[in-house]
Amino acid sequence: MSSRKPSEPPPPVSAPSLTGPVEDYLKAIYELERRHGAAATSEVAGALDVAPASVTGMIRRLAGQGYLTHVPYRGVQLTDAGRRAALRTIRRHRILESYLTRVLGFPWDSVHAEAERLEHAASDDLIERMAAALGNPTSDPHGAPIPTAEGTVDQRAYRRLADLAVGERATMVQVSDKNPQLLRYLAEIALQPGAEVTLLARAPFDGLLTLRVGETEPVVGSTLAEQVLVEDAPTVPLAPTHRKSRSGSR
Amino acid sequence: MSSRKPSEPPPPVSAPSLTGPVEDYLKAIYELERRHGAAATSEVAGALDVAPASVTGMIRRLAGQGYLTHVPYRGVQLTDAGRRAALRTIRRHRILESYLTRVLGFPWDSVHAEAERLEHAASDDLIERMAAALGNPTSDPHGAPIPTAEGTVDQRAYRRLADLAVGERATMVQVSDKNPQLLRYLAEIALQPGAEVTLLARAPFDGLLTLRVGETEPVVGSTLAEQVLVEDAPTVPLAPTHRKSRSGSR
DNA sequence: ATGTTGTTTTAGGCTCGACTAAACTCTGGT
DNA sequence: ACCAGAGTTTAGTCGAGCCTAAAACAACAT
Repeated sequence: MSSRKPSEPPPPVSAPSLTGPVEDYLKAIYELERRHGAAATSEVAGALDVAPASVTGMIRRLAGQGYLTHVPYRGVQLTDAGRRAALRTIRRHRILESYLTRVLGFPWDSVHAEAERLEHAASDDLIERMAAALGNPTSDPHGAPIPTAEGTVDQRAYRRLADLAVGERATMVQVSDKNPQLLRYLAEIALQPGAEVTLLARAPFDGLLTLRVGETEPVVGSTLAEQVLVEDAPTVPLAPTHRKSRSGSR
Repeated sequence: MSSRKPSEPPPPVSAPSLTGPVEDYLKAIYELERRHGAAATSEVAGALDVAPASVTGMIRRLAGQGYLTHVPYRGVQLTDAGRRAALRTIRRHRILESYLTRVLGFPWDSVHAEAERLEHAASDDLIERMAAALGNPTSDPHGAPIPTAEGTVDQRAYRRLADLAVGERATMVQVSDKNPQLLRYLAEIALQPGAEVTLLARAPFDGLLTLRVGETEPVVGSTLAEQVLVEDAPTVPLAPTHRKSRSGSR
């Protein structure tokens, strides 16, 4: 299908569809860049489960195609084109995750892997139809913001559950979609986006936290508490929330 | 994600997931085999829009992996394993087409291309959830039978619209999903699976056929009429219709 | 029986995306 | 100010899938 005769070299600029691996690189670099300013070769390698040398090679190609700039030994940064491509893939991924959970009933811990494959195969048309069927959601089942088709994202930074003060109450907003075990456990203790959570106590050692989530009082470890992001609970407890619809539904 | 360290050679037998191209080859060979007994190299090449030499190479690999048998210069035949794999891919394709049209509102002429890409990326779980959401359909939007998950298919052979006798009435059952223009035109004249069609007249030259479909009487060419498959209309007719000429069948 | 024609296979190459091993560069600690 | 270790890049390979050009073969007509 996508066979190009070798007579025509790399399509000059009008390369609308990237390969799966390229989309994965751009996505990973985007996320790393957001965290610590720039993405190191080994970080990308770690994120994609690939040898560092492979990353160097791919980076050279992507730099040549104008998706990023690379200062040898110094790391990599996306260009506008690169960022746009990354956000497009992230949008696809998150809309797919939303659709799979909300329409097709997938458990929230298994959609990441599925979306990871589909995001490279789905057409824009399909993605937008899914988004429309969902009422154009602004966040995915794990609370991650969905970039718009125009490439803008909600960039708010949230506090970690681990950083709450004892006695403080907050609303769970987000957690990484990458760890199925963690997600299954969170579902078990009902700690999902939109849930109210109060930090009841902090054990003196090992960072164990006692929470209150609904009726239960689960005890969780620090790795979990560092992964879960929260925002201040609405000051007026049960008043109509004028927050953007955080999809706590299901 | 699916990176295998080279230390482990080709996974011996437990290769559950084939590559996209391999699935395409098996699917194409299956369809060709169904038509004329065996698939010739050049036929496969034509179906996949690939050079014949490429087919020879791929065929050698697939024969080595036990998906087909190849008698040089004589063509190729699927083994049971090959047929199973082909039917699995065809099932995915047709369920995807069904879901895309019936749930997401895609026009029936555009689902083929979309399904062609998604069929290689969707998990069995996703496919079966879609099938369930559709009530486990037995045919796709173009009337093609959907293989079961166990690998059985409805193998009925139908007559072509082109072969109806003048005056004969039939039910449209199936048309290839591969030609968007044809499909758009068929939708325009309401000639879709389930539609009742009567052959009113056959022009002496060029094979032009005058049909009755619902209220309209479209005139269609022979290429169209050869692509559309029909079955005998239910014997209980509606009302006394003006069926004058009882022309001899052929 | 032989030659012509069309199909198929072989031979040799190419790109993409990955690998290992070895060389290089940066940086932090003494 | 230097040097060891961590991180990065280069060099050389590999497999999957594709290509073109040329050789091999089948089959049919003469």
